[in-house]
Amino acid sequence: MLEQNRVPYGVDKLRRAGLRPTQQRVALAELLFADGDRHITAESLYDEAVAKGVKVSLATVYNTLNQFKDAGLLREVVVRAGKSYFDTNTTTHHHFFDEQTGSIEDIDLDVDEEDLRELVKVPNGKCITAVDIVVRLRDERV
Amino acid sequence: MLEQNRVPYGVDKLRRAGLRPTQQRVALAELLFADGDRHITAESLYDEAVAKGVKVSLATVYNTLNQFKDAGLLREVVVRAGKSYFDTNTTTHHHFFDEQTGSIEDIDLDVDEEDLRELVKVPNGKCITAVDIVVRLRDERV
DNA sequence: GTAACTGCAAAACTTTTGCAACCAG
DNA sequence: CTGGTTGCAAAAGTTTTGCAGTTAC
Repeated sequence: MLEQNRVPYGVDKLRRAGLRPTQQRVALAELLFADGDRHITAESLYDEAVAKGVKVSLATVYNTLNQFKDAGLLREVVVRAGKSYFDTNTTTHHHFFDEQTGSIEDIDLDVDEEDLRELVKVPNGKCITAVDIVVRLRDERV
Repeated sequence: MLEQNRVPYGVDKLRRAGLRPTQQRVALAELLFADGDRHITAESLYDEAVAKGVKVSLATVYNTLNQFKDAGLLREVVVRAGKSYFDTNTTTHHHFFDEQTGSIEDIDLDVDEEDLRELVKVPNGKCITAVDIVVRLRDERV
């Protein structure tokens, strides 16, 4: 009975996504999805995993993040050339990006996605996969 | 008289931007600004320069693009992790990004920038440097 | 048992940097 | 001349890949 409570929360989530719940994937899923929305990079998640004693390699973190993204568990946020960010919130929303600290925050923005899509004249034969809004920030000069 | 017409268009532009009009900068400026708005990467501009017989190294193309950006002659467009795009149109506007071909197009989008800025609750002590909208495209499935 | 997955190291790619040679003013 | 600029190669940073060994089922 006690043992059952040890089954990590992430296992079901992985199975549902069609991913075999291996040690590394379960551990990373726990880190990612345990509490609320998170914005991470491969490097930051790897550091976190190592700090918590999870045995995983950086290459596996990269691979796992891409697998999670392909499975729809994560969303990639493109805010900076040369670095990949991932967001555990896969619903439609937008981001602040602090250019000085490199940190990402969700925007509490009430833009009607449908309105925006209708304003745009999509090229023939193409369809929209996503509309991303990034509001770039820096310190207010005093 | 005839000789005067040979002075490349880019020289003045560079001087005004505080950049010494060297051979490579002038040649790259000609490629970039000669005809209308362009979206390029370091690699694509380097290939183009080499194809036209311009003597320049890839490192110099990278350095030059960053100098032009810092001088306000170019704007960086972040649409894909791991690759830097630049836009010769430095006015406020937004972009289509074709995820399959990697090509960028300007959007004919009539979003009131001020409206958007007012909708967003900017964190304390921060100010907005830019609002970027990227509409991601792929082929319509038939 | 076996196919899927991981770890490691190496490779691939993009971008930056150090420094001797070069060139614009 | 002289300092800013360039070219080259090397380094740095991020991400992917190949393959032998391991693991989930």
